[in-house]
Amino acid sequence: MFAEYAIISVMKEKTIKTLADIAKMANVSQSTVSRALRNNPLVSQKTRDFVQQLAQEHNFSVNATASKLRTQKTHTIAVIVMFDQNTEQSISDPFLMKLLGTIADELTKFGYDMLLTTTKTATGDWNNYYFESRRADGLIIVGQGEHDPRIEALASNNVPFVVWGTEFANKNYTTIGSDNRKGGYLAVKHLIDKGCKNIAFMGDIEHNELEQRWLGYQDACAEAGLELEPTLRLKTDLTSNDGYLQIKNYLEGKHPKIDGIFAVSDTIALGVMKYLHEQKVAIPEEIAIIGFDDIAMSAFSSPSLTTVRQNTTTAGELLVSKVLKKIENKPIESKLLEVELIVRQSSEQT
Amino acid sequence: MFAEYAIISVMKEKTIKTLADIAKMANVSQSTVSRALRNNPLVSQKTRDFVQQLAQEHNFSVNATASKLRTQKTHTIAVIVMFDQNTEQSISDPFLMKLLGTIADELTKFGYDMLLTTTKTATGDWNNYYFESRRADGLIIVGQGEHDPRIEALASNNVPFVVWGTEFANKNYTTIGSDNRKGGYLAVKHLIDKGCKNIAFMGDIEHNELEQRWLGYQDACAEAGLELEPTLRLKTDLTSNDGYLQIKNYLEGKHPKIDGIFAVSDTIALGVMKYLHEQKVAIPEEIAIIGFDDIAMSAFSSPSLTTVRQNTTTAGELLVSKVLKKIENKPIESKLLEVELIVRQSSEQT
DNA sequence: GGCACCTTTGCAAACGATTGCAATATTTTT
DNA sequence: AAAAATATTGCAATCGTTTGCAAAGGTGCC
Repeated sequence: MFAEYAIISVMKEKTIKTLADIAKMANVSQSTVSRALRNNPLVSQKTRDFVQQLAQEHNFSVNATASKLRTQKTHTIAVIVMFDQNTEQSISDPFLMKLLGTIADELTKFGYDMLLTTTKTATGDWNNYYFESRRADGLIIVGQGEHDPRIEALASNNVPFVVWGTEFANKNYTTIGSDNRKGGYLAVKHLIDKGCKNIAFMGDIEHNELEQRWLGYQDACAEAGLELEPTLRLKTDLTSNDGYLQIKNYLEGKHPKIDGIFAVSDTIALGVMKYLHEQKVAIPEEIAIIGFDDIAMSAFSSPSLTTVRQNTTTAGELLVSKVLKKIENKPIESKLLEVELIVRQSSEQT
Repeated sequence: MFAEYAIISVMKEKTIKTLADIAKMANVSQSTVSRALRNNPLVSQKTRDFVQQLAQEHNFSVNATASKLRTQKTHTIAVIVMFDQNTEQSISDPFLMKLLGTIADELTKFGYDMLLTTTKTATGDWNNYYFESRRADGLIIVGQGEHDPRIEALASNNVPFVVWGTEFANKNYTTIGSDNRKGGYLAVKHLIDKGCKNIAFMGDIEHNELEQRWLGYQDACAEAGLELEPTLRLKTDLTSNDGYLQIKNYLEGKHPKIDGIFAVSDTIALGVMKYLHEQKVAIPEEIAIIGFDDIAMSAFSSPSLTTVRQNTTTAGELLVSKVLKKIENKPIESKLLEVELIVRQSSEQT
């Protein structure tokens, strides 16, 4: 008997699920409830308080789906994380994750939800899946990627979106990204200042951002009057593992001597250091090394890793604020973010 | 003139946005279009093909919001990542990120979208925000957390959800988690086997999962007849930074000597190793060290880090499959996952 | 040809909120 | 005290799908 009562009471509670239910209880119209819950000044303070309290008591939440349908706004941003299909670089790439975290925080700050997808699994047609189908009001695309036709498709479909990456000459969309060329320049100039003469570049210049860092490398070399030695560029995926392998291959083979390494990411650099350790190569005395990103780990390696810091906080803030502006149809511009050289032990003898 | 035509044509294209539009073009009813696009066998193959092609040509996607409203299913799972408010442990915690990646992949495999939130910014009322308001069909909660009242609230509200973490005695919800106690046991037993007699435990046993690892520590000690020395437990946050600081404090102060360290996470362990390096303490000769998680970096530290691997892949798969089952109202059970000892240099003299 | 029986299609009612406009209550002004 | 102005409320249409049910179109059988 008691059990039955309990069930009935639960069921009753479960039926209170729509504005209309609350309206009936409050003896006002549905519209009034709707307005009251949104704090619309059209309804008197008294009714507002009353309705809000009633809703709270009954644990009522407005159905977001219905609201979205009616208002034609989802208050959701789809964040697409692109990864290279071939490498093992996974969603755990520390730099991207940090960025993702900032974006998440920033979006919630503006009352937006975040729909997350990784490219590996995403459908090919972002425009249709996310925008046309009204799953999201806008898109943020991150990931150190190569030129992706899907992005072009978005641009031509008039979807509000911003990209984390490099600015292109003939871009027709908005890009937020670090000043990679300057970063590369700073890194290599630093090594040169420390006396390095033969500096390896480790990274894959097929990626647009990394190509910029390569250009920065060249800038610094040119400035110092160092000649460009093509064999010093080692194509390397963005993983510690590949960093380890590539430097191993290089040093084991018959190649020009090197006294410095610019790795395009800290993860690569840490892999490289692993190998150098194994081979008892002194860092930085024999080979100095510098990374890129300033991931959390870099301060805790031994020796700690000199690197070029990307400003993830500003990055996240800008990505979000720009895409929201774009949604409001305001004009937005691409932006290059400053980078900062962080000198640690891997390039500086103590 | 030409420009005007162009604009008009664009506008025209933009008006094709609903089933009704397609229906008109195809000269069939809305219902037929709806069925055709979902490949419903009720409509003839011919019409299906025709309508589908028409839709594709016009770049039409069904409005997901309307569909959700009508079907009362969102095909979305909210993933809530909890972080300790006090520590700096951020969304970039490598282990959680790895887990998140698996969850993301797994969800898309089942055609579900993933709504991501971090606790720091999330509203307090998960039930209302995500479930009652129909933003998601179910929830997955991850994060090495302390006992959280919000989880209890979910359970009593009959929301479909699963938690990554520890199973409790009086749990009334489903939990997927590693066998932390066994992991702790394996770790410490390993150190003991290697000859360690005074093993520090670094972690915060306020966290349920970590408490289990602490119990495992005790199991191993008891088995080996080692007496439990309370001062050997160093309360440490899940960051490299705190690992560094805590071991520094300990070793600088007047404390019992130690010859082994069990850190509850690899990030802590890496911070610890940093300090030991600085102090020229030989690893593992003077102090052996073992971590937990097996994050990517652990294989690339010097020395490489012995650790207890958590199976993120299975974890992600289970979390997803269980929550989906729960949504279908099928009964689900908690599950403890096997862990694996990964022996590397930090505990094994070469 | 008439009848029963499948296939295919279309009608129209939901799903649950929001909102322009009209209607009613309340206050202010004269 | 009536008129005008303002503050509150409610009506009803709408957002774009999905789906039970009824209707129409086809086929085969006697």
